[in-house]
Amino acid sequence: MPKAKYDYIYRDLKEKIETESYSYQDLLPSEHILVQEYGCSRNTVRRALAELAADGYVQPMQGKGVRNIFQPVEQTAFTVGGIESFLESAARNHQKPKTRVLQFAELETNEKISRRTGFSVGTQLYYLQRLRYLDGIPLILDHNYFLKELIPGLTPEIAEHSIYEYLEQDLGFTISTSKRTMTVEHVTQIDETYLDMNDYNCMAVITSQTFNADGIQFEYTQSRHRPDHFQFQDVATRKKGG
Amino acid sequence: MPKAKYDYIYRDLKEKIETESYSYQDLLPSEHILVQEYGCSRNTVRRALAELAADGYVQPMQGKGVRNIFQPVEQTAFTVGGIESFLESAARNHQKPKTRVLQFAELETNEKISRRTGFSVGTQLYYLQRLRYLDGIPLILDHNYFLKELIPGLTPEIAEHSIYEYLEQDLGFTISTSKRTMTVEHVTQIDETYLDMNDYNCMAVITSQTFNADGIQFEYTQSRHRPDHFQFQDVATRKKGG
DNA sequence: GCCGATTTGTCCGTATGTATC
DNA sequence: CGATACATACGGACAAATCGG
Repeated sequence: MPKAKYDYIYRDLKEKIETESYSYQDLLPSEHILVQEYGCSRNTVRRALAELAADGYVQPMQGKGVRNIFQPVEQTAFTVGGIESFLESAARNHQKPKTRVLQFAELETNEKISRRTGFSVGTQLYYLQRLRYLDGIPLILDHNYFLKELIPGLTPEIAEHSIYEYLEQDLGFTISTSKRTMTVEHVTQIDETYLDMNDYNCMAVITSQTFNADGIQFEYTQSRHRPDHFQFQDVATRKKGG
Repeated sequence: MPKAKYDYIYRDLKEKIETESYSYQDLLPSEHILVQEYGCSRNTVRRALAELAADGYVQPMQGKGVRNIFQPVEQTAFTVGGIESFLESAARNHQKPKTRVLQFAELETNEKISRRTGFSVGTQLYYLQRLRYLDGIPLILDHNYFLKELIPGLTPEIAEHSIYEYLEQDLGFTISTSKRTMTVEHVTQIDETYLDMNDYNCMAVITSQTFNADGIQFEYTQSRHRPDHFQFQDVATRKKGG
C-alpha cells in the first residue's frame, strides 16, 4: 500500500474523473490550483497527471490546460488490461471465477522450451494446465510455466485458487513487468475438448513473460481465450520526432 | 524533433541496450554515473530511465541498480505496437506496403454511429474502406472514420498514400493518444471478398479511437487483420497496493 | 547484528522556456 | 504585450532498500 503523495493524488483525480466530477472534454484545475488543493509541489502534481495521461484519462495541452478525455465504456466481454490475476480480472468484470487444474507437473527447460519461454536451459519449472470458468462457463485455457526456484511450495491447491495471491501475500513476492504478445491461432484438440467453440475455429491467444521486482522472469504463460468472450484494451501515446 | 535532454538520453540508452552494449540481466551504470556521463541532473536521467522501464527495457531495483531486461525477438508476423501509420509499421517490419482505397465517402454521425465511434451526433465524417497489402498480399482491411472538420481536403489520393503523413507533415497536426481494443471476430462477406482467408473463419480486429494534442478525437478505425500475419505487442507494469 | 556506503524512490523549491490567450 | 498554463531542467534533501565489512 503506497503512501506516496503522487499516488494519492493520482487515485483521487482518477476517481473524480471516473465518477464524472469532471465531464468529458472538460479542463481539470490547473497545476497551480492542484498544488494549492493538495498542498504539495508542482512536480508531485505533474507526476500524478503524467500517470493519468499514460492511462488515457487526460490530455495535457501546453499553454491551455489538461483535458479530461475519459469515456466510460460498458463492457460485455471479459476484458484484459494491466497485469492481473484471473481472480482480479473476474472481479473487475463482475464475473464469478472458477479454476480447474488439468495438469500439474515439473520439468526441466530444454533447448526448445527455452527458445519459446525465455527461461535458461536447465532451469527447473512447474508446468500447469488450467481451465478457467466465468459464471460457470469454461472460457480460458492457460498453459503456465513457473520458475520453481523462485516459487517454492507451489501446489495444485494453490493453483486452483490464485498463484499471484500466493506469491504476493504469502511469499512477499513483487510482480512487476509483463511483456505480452497477442495473436490469433487455430483451435487445438485440447481447446475443443474443454471449451465449447461453437463455430469458431480460432482462439485469442495471449503469451506473456512476467518479471519480478528484481528483473527475474518467473513466469511464461500462454492464455487461450474463447473469441466471443475476449477483449484486450490498451492505450498508446505517439512519440514525437520518430 | 524533440531536443529535450531526457529524450536524448532515453534514445541513447535505448540504442545501447538494443545493440547489446549492455547484455540481458546486466546492471546499467548507476544514476550517479549517468549524471556525470551526460552532464545533467539526476531528475533528467531518472526520467529517461522511467521511459525505458515503461517500454519494458529495464527494471529499476531500489538499493540495487537498474537491470536490463530487454530481449531481442525475431518477428515473423506483422507486429502492431505503438501508434503508427501503416507505412511506418510496414517499414519497421521490413515489408513492402501498398494501399488500395475501396471506398471514400462522407457521412453525418447518427445515433448508431455515435455510440460505436464516440463522435457526437451530427458531426461530419469521412468514411473510408482501405485494403492493405504487405509484400503484395492483401492482409488488412481498414474501416476509417475521420472527423471532417479537423481534416480539410482529404482525398482518395492522400488516403492511398498515408493519411497520418498528410496530417502531421502537411497540416501540422499532432497525433497524441489512441485507445485501442483488440478482439477476435467472425469473418464477414467483405473480408472474404478481399482477403484469402485459407481455412480461418476469424479475424484479428483492432478498433481504435485516436486523439490529437488538443484532446479531440479525430479518428475511429476498425482494422481487420488476417490472423496468420498478425501480432500485437504490449508491456504492462503492475501497480502496487491494488 | 550493526554501521556506513551505495543506489534508487519521493519530494521540494526554483528557474527558464514555450505555447496560448 | 502581459498573464496563464504546461514543459524542461537543476540542485538539494531525506527516505528506503541493499550490500559489504
